[in-house]
Amino acid sequence: MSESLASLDQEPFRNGDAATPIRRRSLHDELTDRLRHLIIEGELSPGAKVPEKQLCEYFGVSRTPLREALKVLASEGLVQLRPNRGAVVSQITLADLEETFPVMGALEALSGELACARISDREIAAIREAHEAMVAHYERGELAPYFRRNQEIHERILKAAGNPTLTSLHRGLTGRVRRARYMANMSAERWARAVAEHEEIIAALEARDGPRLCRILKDHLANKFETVQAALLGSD
Amino acid sequence: MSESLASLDQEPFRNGDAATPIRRRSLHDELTDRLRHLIIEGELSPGAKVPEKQLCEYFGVSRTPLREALKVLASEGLVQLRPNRGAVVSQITLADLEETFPVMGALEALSGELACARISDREIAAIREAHEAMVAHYERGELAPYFRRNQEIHERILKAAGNPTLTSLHRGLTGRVRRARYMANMSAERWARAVAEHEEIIAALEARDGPRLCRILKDHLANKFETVQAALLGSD
DNA sequence: ATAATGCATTATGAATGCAATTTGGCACCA
DNA sequence: TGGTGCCAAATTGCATTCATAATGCATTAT
Repeated sequence: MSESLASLDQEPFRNGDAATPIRRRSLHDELTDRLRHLIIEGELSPGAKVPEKQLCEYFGVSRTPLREALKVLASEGLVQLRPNRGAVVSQITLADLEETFPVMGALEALSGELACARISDREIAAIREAHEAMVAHYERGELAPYFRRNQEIHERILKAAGNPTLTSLHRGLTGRVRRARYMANMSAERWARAVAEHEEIIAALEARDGPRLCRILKDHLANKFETVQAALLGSD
Repeated sequence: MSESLASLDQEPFRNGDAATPIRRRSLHDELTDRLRHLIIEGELSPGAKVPEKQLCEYFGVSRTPLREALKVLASEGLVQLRPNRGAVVSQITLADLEETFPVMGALEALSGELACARISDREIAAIREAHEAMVAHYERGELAPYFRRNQEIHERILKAAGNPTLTSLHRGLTGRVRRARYMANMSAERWARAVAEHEEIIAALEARDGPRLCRILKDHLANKFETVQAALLGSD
């Protein structure tokens, strides 16, 4: 058996790129993603009806794949299906947030713990970099970029945890909650506190202190909820 | 205005039963449940193809609602959809379990913590009762009833936590792993340990010691995973 | 004028039809 | 013997169609 044939047994192509499976997506899959974005990004406002016909025209598809996508989104909790009366974008109530945040807290706490055990120095450095960029945005009072960096840090920790199930559940909850863009009116005091907590997060991560990061993240999410609550009640 | 008409203003019917709203379920919803059960209970074995046509005949429905149900089950992770090649019941690997159990542990830990803060004496008593029944089954070596009671206890704690989001995520994970009916060959030693841990769970619950119950449940799940792993590796 | 009723319109749920893709089998060839 | 190409059958993805329920509007009765 020749050298080249031997290599074929293991790996059909030398060129890694060409070996990438051709990604063919079905319509319903694509539609699910598009619709999810429309909802999460608020293009379809909460409580609004989701008229099948209009969406079909908008996307240029028939109702079948669209309806399949709606079923999936309903199972994710992004829309509600009312039998014979169509779908509505589900509204998020304070009560919903109140039950979602502890769960996200538990998931993030776990992500921190797992991440500490597996994360590379390189990835820690990347997170610190994002952290410092975030702090810079904080100092300049740039909310949107701050928010993005914040998000990035949590996502990187989640990724470092190396647990797709965990990531997927977290992503689902984030999607449900993100539509409430509450952070907009975060008080100076709460903002400062959030940044301070992030300092601690980085410190625990660099020390690879799983239990500590676990605790910090859980508290961090609890505080986040209080911030949101205060903002929604308009009393902060 | 006569007596009967006056009552109509408030409540159209005297007969409470007849006034019950008619529950109408759509086909896809019903199908989703049925299929989910078929999969979780192992009637459709992992790795098996799910031929649309046969299932349609079996359920006596057309392909449209069935396909909608499959999309939902795919988003729950119970089946995998391969474009143009149909659905297969997803197989659970040891690696899957390895990543699922910590997440379930985090969720159960949270459920314990929340439950301690909200649970009624009455519900604690019910759980203790289930616990004692479970211990009785353990002493008689009755595995299946033991397993059921075990399940019941965890479900009751989850319910006592009063967090539907948490319950729903947990249920999803349970569904994915339940198919591996590994407990069958649990060693005497591990079984004893599990029972001992349950004693601690009840104690913490009765003391309403949230943090402690949190810790116990997390460890309990970690041990459960080790048991499963040992069973799957056939080395225990 | 108001409220209730019946009808027409519209939207939704499910079934069917059709094109595209995959699968399995068979012949053919190296 | 093993690999390749081709064709038929089966399966899948999506569009279309049909049936049923909901909605809006005009009409009617009070």
